[in-house]
Amino acid sequence: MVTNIAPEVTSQVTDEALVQRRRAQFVAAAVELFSSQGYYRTTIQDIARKAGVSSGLIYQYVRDKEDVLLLSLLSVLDSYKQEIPQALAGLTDPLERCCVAIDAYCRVVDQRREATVLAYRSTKSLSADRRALIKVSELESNDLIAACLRDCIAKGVFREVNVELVTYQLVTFAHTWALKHWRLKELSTLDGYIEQGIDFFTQALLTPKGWRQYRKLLESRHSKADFRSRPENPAAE
Amino acid sequence: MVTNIAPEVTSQVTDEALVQRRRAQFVAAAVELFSSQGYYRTTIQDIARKAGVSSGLIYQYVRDKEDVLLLSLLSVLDSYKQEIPQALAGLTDPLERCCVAIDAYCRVVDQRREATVLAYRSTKSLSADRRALIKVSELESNDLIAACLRDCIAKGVFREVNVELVTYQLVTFAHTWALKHWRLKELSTLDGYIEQGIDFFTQALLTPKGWRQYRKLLESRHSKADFRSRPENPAAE
DNA sequence: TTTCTGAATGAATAATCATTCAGTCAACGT
DNA sequence: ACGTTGACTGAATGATTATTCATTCAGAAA
Repeated sequence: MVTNIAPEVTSQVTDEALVQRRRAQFVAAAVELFSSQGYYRTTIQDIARKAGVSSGLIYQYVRDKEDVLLLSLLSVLDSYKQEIPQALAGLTDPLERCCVAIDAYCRVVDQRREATVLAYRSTKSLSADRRALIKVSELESNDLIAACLRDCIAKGVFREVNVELVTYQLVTFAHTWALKHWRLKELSTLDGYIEQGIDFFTQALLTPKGWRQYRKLLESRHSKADFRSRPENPAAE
Repeated sequence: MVTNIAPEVTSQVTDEALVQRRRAQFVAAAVELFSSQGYYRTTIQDIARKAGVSSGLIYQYVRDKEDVLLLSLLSVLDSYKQEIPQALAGLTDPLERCCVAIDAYCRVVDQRREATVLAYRSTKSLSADRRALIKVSELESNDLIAACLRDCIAKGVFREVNVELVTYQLVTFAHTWALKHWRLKELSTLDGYIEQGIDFFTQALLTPKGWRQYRKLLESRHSKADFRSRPENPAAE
């Protein structure tokens, strides 16, 4: 039996819907425990206790402990792939899309700060084949950002740069908010962090033509560089 | 007994020089093993075997396994604090110093790629008090970069930005070469990565006055953005 | 009701390892 | 020579924990 979520992880249990529900339940408990105590310090018994089931039950839904880690990490990456397209929905201006994507990425990272750190901590604890699945998923979510960049370049808003390399800088910028939160939280708020980041990246990338659009974009927004509230939402005005 | 390297780590052995030598020996073995297998999968017996000593001996030089990890991580951070000032020695132009510092940072990271990843993987496996020592050391090495930035701003070469925040972007840029090497190595060489990074950061930071200096700096260099060979080294011409 | 299926339990198993410690050895001072 | 000191060894100890499996149990089917 195989779920559509993670085809590589097999389960003893036949009821597809139940598998989904149980795994989500285990992963929720596991992400919390792995994030706070780390993978190796967390026992299957811990996860079972937090999920309110017996330790043996988990082995009906995964092959081994590493499978639980794999599912946990995939769930974190999935939340990126969920939230960013959602934030972009309906937006067409390439520059705006790019700024909103960065903004959204930083905000998911902020919401799942511990889980983001977990991904950096624990991906290497996976076997090579399982790690490969993570890499694929990571590249997919990077493509959400890369597409925005390519669009801006095609429209002459950003200068010609190595898209993939700049994508990594953007992605890392978002991740850093989680990875170095112990220090960054003393230097800035999340909003301030995003604002200075977008300021920095636009400075580095905008063409003269892009600058004109950027200024227009800022005017159509409420405050300086706040990309949270959407223009079609006049309540926030 | 206390060494000057890590005052918090105590040793049974009295001979100060011996303590230094043995610890260096253990740390060399440990960094290699931790990097390739991870902290928890590496046993004290593994480290002892690789270092060519008995497992019991290690406990004459550290309190527990976590101490070995602490010393290992501190040694990685120390290599940053060694190499960057060394690369900057003799240089006075603020802009040049800034570029050279970034260049040097990326190159240490490249040399100690696995160890850099180890720092991200394993810092959280330390107890809070030991982790605090790492944080202090990290801030110290960040200051090497921050000082260069402040200098450039004071001289009007860079615009006024939040120095600490930009420092983190620079530092993270260097670390990313190690963290995402599995992908980046397919996108660029180290030299290319550094070049595009410096290009990117200067675009974001330079003032008009700074631009004039930057162009002059590039001309005095051999190829475009190669900050490796020093001008006082005519052999490379 | 009785039977059957498969989900769920949790005690038992089998390893794995950090840490200790009784004992060896070599160097040195007397 | 001989006793002392301190580095060093490595087998033994004691915990911890992933994984298994004999059982229980609830509900569907007959």
